Amino acid sequence: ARRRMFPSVRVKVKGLEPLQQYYIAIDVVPVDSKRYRYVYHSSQWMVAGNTDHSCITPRLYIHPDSPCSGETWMRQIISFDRVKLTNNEMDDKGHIILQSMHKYKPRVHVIAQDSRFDLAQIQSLPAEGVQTFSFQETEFTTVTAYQNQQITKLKIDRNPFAKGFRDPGRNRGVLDGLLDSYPWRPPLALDFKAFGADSQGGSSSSSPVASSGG
Amino acid sequence: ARRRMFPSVRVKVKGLEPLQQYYIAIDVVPVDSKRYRYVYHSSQWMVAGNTDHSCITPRLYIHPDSPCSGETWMRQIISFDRVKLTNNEMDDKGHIILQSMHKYKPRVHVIAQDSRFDLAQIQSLPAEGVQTFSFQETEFTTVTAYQNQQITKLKIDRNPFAKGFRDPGRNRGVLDGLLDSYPWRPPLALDFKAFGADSQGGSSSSSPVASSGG
DNA sequence: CTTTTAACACCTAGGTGTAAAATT
DNA sequence: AATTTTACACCTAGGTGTTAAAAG
Repeated sequence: ARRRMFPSVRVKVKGLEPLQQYYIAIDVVPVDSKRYRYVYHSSQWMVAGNTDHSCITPRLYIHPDSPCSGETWMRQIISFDRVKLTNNEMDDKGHIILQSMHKYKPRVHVIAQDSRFDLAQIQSLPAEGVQTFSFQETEFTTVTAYQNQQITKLKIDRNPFAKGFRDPGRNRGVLDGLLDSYPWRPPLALDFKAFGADSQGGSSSSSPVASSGG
Repeated sequence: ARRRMFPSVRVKVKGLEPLQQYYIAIDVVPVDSKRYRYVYHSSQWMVAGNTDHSCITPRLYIHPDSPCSGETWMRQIISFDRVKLTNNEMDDKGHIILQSMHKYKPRVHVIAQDSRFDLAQIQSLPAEGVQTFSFQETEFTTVTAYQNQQITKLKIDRNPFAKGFRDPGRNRGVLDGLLDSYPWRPPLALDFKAFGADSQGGSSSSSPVASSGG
């Protein structure tokens, strides 16, 4: 079981050295060590147990345009729409491994290319020359089956591959407007297959090098 | 106009250092400075003019598995089935640029990763640490429309994307057997779209590091 | 009972040779 | 007349939510 992340993480980056080469990568880290279950009648996620994430090193997905000059990175919206998530802990395809029914948050890493290290095939983050950004509003809960019908509706309306399930006469989902507002994304609805949306929109730092949305 | 190369170049490699990292790349170089035309009644290509290739540096297609350890490269057949050819000299997608109605030969380069150079985005070959191999039997003539019906038949029978044109009752093409014989490939039938097959099968050196076929 | 898996119809995305049209 | 371009039907390859079955 492996699915793309949708909606995908998209960022803009500022303040890079135009001629310096950078790798840009994404990983996904646990928000806490809790397991969750969705309570339908109250439409929210409740703590349902504990998990130990401490011995797991998250996998890194390197943006396929890497390496690339700062100038080029800053000129475009950087989209991670090919990232794949899996719940298979034995995965050998390099996909990002997550546990279902847990909360996660994506992180974006800007890595200056440094001739001292071989960054051609990064498996783990270098000790220096890395700037990491994450955004509260991209937090999400993983599931293998949708718990929240609004999320299902958003996916069907927004994901081109789900076009076959669209109802032409239906109104847009209640969360759809959030996808249009700049710069904030909706509470991200991601997972192997889909997932709940219990997170709250957050605020960014005053002058980040990376900003979400676009 | 851009098409994949078909049949694709496939090689096996021996004699690498198991733990050393290598890039493997392909490019396509002119066989001569002649322009050709196909004479139908004699079923062969004839010289039809001259061309100056001397100021053109061929583009390099880096195998998507690069960089990779010698051990891993030697364990698999290395296939360049995603290489794309174009006749558009203004191409900005990095595809290999060729002129129609000319003879070409693919070259395979094995490039040892060297921390002294930044090989992460190779645009041209390094001065040292490169071994280059080419095979007489992979020579081909570029066209924009098929000149030889046997080539058309081979493509339809062998290329999965041309399945819609297959005639289930028809015998296999006369060139098909060559695709099955090891280690030699048929006179390669490539081009933007397809092309003639006037080349002769050749012999390999006694103990090459790379061998064609598979 | 909750959660996961697998087969499925329905899509997007893109690689074929064909044949007619356009170009040279 | 020779060569190239374009629109096309037909295919491969793979990303959707759905649903029923399986697993826990």
